[in-house]
Amino acid sequence: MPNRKITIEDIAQQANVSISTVSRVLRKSSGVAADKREAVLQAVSELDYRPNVFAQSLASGQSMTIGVITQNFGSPVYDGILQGILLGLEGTDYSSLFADGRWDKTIEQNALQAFVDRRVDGLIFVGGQLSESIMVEVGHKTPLILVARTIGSLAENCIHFDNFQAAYDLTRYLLDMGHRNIAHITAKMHYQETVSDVSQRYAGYAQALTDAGIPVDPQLVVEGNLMQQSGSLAVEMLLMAKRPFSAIFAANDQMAFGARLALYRRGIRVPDDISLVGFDDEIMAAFSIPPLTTVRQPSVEMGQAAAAAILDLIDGKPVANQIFRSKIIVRESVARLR
Amino acid sequence: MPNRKITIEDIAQQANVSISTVSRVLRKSSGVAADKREAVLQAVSELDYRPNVFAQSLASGQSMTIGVITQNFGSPVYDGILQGILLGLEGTDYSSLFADGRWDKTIEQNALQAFVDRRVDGLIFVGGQLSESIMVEVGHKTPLILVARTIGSLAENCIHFDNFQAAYDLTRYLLDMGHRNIAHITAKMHYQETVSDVSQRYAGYAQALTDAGIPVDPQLVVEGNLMQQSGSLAVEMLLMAKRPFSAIFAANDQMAFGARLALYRRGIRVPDDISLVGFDDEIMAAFSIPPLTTVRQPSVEMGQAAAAAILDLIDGKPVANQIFRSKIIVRESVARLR
DNA sequence: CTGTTAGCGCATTCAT
DNA sequence: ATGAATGCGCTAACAG
Repeated sequence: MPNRKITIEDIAQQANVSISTVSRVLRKSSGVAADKREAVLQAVSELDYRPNVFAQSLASGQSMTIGVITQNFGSPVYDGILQGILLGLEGTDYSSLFADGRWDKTIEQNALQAFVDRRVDGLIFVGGQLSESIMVEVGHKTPLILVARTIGSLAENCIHFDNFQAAYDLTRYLLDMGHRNIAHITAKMHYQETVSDVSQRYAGYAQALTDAGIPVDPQLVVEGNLMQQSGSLAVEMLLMAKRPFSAIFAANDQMAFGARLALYRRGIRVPDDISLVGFDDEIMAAFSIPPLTTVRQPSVEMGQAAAAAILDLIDGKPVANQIFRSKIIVRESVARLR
Repeated sequence: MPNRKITIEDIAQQANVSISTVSRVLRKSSGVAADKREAVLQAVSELDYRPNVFAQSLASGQSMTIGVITQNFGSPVYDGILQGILLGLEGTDYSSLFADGRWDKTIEQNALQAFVDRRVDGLIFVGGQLSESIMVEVGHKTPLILVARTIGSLAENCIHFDNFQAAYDLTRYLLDMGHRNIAHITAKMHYQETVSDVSQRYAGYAQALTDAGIPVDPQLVVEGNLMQQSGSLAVEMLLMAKRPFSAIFAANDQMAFGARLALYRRGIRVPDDISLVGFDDEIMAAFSIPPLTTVRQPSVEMGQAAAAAILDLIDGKPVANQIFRSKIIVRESVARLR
């Protein structure tokens, strides 16, 4: 354990050099004579010296921390992204500050403020609903990466998943399996300035149907709120509408699980009576009864990409918008219609 | 947005006082004349002043951050705890630094080192496997709270869930429902110096059986690794052992889900043929087919308690070991044996 | 290449 | 109660 009191000065003495030399070898900045460098390193390890981060930050203006603002801590997809960020930052000199905006604009704003006050060197937003203008302003002062959120004027700083394509493919798969009447459980999004993931999924669904010459039946599209519970309700609504359908495409796995439960309660078999697909490939998708056909968001990879990108940004390197794709994961919740 | 350059000096001028006075009102330390205090506050808001955290920390020695080291980012129970910590810290002046030890001793050690270097004012471990001696040493220099981990010599600093009692109750419930041959899926723990949650669950299970006059049948106790997959394997092993059993108690929900899938594959009905209970009450437990009987770990509450405790500790107040209890959540995965 | 010096922005004695 | 003076530990010009 570092002895609380060892400063750069102590090791300067120990190594018979000046403190600037010490600082130099530690910061790996300009060149230092090999022997002196050795002496310094030696002293550092002997005294188990640990630089004072605050002093460093105060003097340099760099905090060596990157702030991460998520929403919805506990959501599998988001947590996967966070995990990826942590992974991507491992081994670097950066630490990460976390905050949970909980989809509340005020909380998010406060978290942002706290991070700005802490002079974070970079900022990663995982989702979020701060206005575009605020984000642009922030991005102007601090390296910024947005994951799972797209803002037109910050396109290069966005890392996201191609929801449209995946939803299109998924719907296409259902069509290929012979389904014509495909219900969709979507969700209402309130984030005006953001093109939401869920609405893109709806778009992919609608496009696939259209391309197949099947008009979208508004009666077969119901709204949930992304939680399991709402998936159950959605099924009830669908059933009440008396419109025949042979498959359900839920905009996320959680709602698919909710739908599954409602069907179970009604004694409707999956996939024998109704086929079901979700979105996200949460771990449970593989262990639901029956295992759920879905599509995986490479969340960990996206998190790692975000970490790499923010590091590049801090480094002054340019970054490019990254769009992740994925393939359908076929499991047993879909039956072929004869 | 704070103008990058406003220091305490600027507002001192603006308010016609010295910087020490400004510092005083900001730090709410010693008394300041009401009018001067007003003037300062006025200037602060007019200039939108934001104190430099590094300078504060450097001068005061306090970092106003608390470090959180978790394992297994993404696990519902742990994430719940993290969420609780974030919640409990909200509104305070503390921010939280996160790191994921991933159950790897080296990574955990590094994370700890990074936090110590950053002079965190408090440390919260969520799980972890650093040796007791290290933990004690750390606790000696920094306020420390352990969640979901118990260390004898740091008993007061531990916040945990009464796994034994819950497992006992759960087993008792199965017994009350008429089950006599109850299998248990546990997990092997390698953390020598820690009394693991899972082994306590096993102990509760064993004790309940013993109290009911039923000897524990080693053939009915199999080991998994807490992941879903291993729950499936466990069932296969159980089935192979040819020992009759009417119920399965999995040490966590994830393994219960895995078990459920294996049973499904075998065409064994739940609860008609076999009853099943899990542990943790993950969200999915309520939406599995059929909904799973389990017991909830109040993880968010534990996280909040941890946050409150660490703040008290920093404040110099004593804290007491907190043990959380919980009740069985009865759902449909258990049938009464006639 | 290396030592000296001046801050970084603020908390805190110390006098007043 | 309040102002002036020190220093926290380090980085970054600045001279040699």
